[in-house]
Amino acid sequence: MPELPEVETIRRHLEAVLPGRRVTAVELRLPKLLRAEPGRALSDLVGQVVLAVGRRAKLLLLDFSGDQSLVIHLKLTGQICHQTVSGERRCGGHPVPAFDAPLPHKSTHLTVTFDDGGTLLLTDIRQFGQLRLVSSGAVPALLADENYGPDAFDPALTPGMLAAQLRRRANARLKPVLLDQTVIAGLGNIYVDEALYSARLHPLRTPASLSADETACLLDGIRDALDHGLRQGGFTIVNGRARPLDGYPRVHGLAGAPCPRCGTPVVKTTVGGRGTYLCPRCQPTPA
DNA sequence: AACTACTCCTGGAGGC
DNA sequence: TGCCTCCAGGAGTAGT
Repeated sequence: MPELPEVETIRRHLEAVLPGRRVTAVELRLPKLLRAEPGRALSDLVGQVVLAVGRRAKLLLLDFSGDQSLVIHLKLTGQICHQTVSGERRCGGHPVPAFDAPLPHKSTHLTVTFDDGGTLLLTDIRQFGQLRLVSSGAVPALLADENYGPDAFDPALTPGMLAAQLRRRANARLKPVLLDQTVIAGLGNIYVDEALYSARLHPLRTPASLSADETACLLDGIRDALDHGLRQGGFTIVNGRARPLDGYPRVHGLAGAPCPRCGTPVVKTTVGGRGTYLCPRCQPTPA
């Protein structure tokens, strides 16, 4: 499930290879994924040059010459691969199909070809992903409409800022609040579970109940989870089951496994309709 | 304000 | 082996 680290990982790959490249062909095989501004078509990208590869929250932002921007949301199962003419491939996002599987896959919905023979492929098994084609000048307004909170990866985010954001939903349950992109942008189900575990906070705690120290621990936990995710190029979770690498993730997708801190079996429960993993000893249920 | 349920969709896993 | 059901979840929306 692509969250901030998965999107940031692929953004860094693309930033290294795409700027300066000219589009020679675009093929969209699943038209419903695209929402284009009136009068715009993906074919408008042909002949344009990639100017920049950005990210806001879980959105990947591709800026092209000719006042064109492609905004991509990978949702649950989106995957982006860049393949060079010699077949070298870098992938990010959902790990199904496998990153080394033959491409295009039957669920590869978008292929963009560049003047060096490289291709950018968007594959999405569940077809929830979204592509938006807008004028570059419209991107700030598009992002403003989303009303995103501070980026979870922003080093300038302080415990005080996080506390202020959390207070906007002071009496709601902590986990759904952290999943709310207008509170803090970029977290999804996996990283919220990991951050709460790290901070020893039960997902049913409320923001109002958090001490300043607990909020600071939560921010540390968010950063710790994101850092490990980035270092691994994203956590590999397939059908809710984790494949831990170097001990991460520590609880998400690991029901029954021993808590890395105390050995108590990790418990799976549901919070706000989301599968939720926690250590019942390290993260005591609120009264 | 907060919460639940439903929607989009496919494929992997488990039961029998 | 194979059919069936359940489940995964980002995010929007509708209803309580």
